[in-house]
Amino acid sequence: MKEFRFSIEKKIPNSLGRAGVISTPHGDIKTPAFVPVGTKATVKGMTSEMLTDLGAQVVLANTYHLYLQPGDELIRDAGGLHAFMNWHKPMLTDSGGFQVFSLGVAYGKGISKVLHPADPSVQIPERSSADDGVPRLATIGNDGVSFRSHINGSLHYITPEKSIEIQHNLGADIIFAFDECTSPTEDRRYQEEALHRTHSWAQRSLNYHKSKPNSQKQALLGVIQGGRDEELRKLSAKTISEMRTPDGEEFDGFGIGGSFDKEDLHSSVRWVNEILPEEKPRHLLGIGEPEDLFEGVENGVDLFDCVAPTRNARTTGSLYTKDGRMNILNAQYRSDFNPIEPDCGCYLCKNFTRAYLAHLFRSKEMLGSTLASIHNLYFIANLVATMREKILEGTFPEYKAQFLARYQK
RNA sequence: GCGUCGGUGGUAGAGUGGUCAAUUACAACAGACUGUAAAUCUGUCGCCUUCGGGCUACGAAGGUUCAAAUCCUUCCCGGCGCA
Repeated sequence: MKEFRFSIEKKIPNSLGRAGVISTPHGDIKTPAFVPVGTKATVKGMTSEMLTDLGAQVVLANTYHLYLQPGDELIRDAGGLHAFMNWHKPMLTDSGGFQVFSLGVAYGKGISKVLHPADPSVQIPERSSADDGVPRLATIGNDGVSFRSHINGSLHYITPEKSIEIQHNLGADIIFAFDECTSPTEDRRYQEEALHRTHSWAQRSLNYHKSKPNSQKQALLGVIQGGRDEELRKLSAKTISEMRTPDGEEFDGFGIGGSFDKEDLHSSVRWVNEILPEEKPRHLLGIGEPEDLFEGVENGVDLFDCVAPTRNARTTGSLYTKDGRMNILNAQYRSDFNPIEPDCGCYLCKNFTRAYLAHLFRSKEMLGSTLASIHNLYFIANLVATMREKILEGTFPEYKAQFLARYQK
């Protein structure tokens, strides 16, 4: 496609990492880059101006949620997502594949994007006990997925073609093939079955997309799955990167999906990126803690999206600092008149104290969520932007070691 | 002044002889969160403890009873009504 381009500026020696630029119809993204998540056509609590000011280059919205509410056709009629939400920079939409997981097997079980097996509160589901008493909102068939709306219980059927059609109506610059995100607790046999399904859905997504005029202005990324299994991950990377339409058209880039064990995350990314063609961009879906960003960048990831910075900020007052995360609701901050971080350049740190933010959270004032989100997004955006600079300077490994030594102490 | 209803843990408010250290909510304190079922969820929440239990508590002081937040007496305080 014409308007979508990726170029590499510089690589990290002896690793897969690189700094580059993705060009889209709504402007360039300097990579590596962090993508704030605006699920329902809004990064919660933030205006476009705030996002721009804190350094966001691009946002990601969610196909499934917008399909349910307000409806993708309404957004099409509004002139597309860019016009609807007044964000005129690059934009991505998710495919709905993650909701196959979060509203399906993971529903009601406390399982999320990254499992911490040491945590006894996490219930590991057994594949065999499909009937575990917890109702699911998504059930998977080979042709597509049945969803029951979490809003009103209505039934919906989403196929790969339907996902792409919705994403065409939404009109993001970069869209994803419909996939099945599996739990790392699934056995090998199921992972294999699910992977075949994801590949079949990828082919259908690709064929459908490339047959439509929207493929001239929207780039489609194929999603790699395969769980924690090296063989399946590599198979998936090979299959998706070699996939073609009957006319010989291919994916414009790649997404790396899956729910992970913390320790599997980094190796999975490396296995996949060793195989994916270097000249196309890669997006690691749903990952964004600082230590994971370093590993991802070093292993050749160009884009990351993650709800963690905004959700952590908004729902629990957990703020990123160079010394690790702090919770503004801790009693010690009630009368602490220092900024969150003295050397932070964000709007919160330049203008307000810890005591003020603590007050906003304790009194449940909505500005608290907004200010905390500004800080966390700034922190993460700035972190990844700094990684980019260090790649260009040739000092990424030193920066990584120095940052993590302090952050994780 | 008379009558009447009430005074319970940080707050509101259940409980009306033993199963009550006392339902519940809020607040407080700690924790979780990785393509957002998420401005959500979890745990703790009188004091001490060798985790068996011990101690102090339901306005105050007395009393009845094997046993009182719960019954009686007096006092203090508050709401309402009548003077």
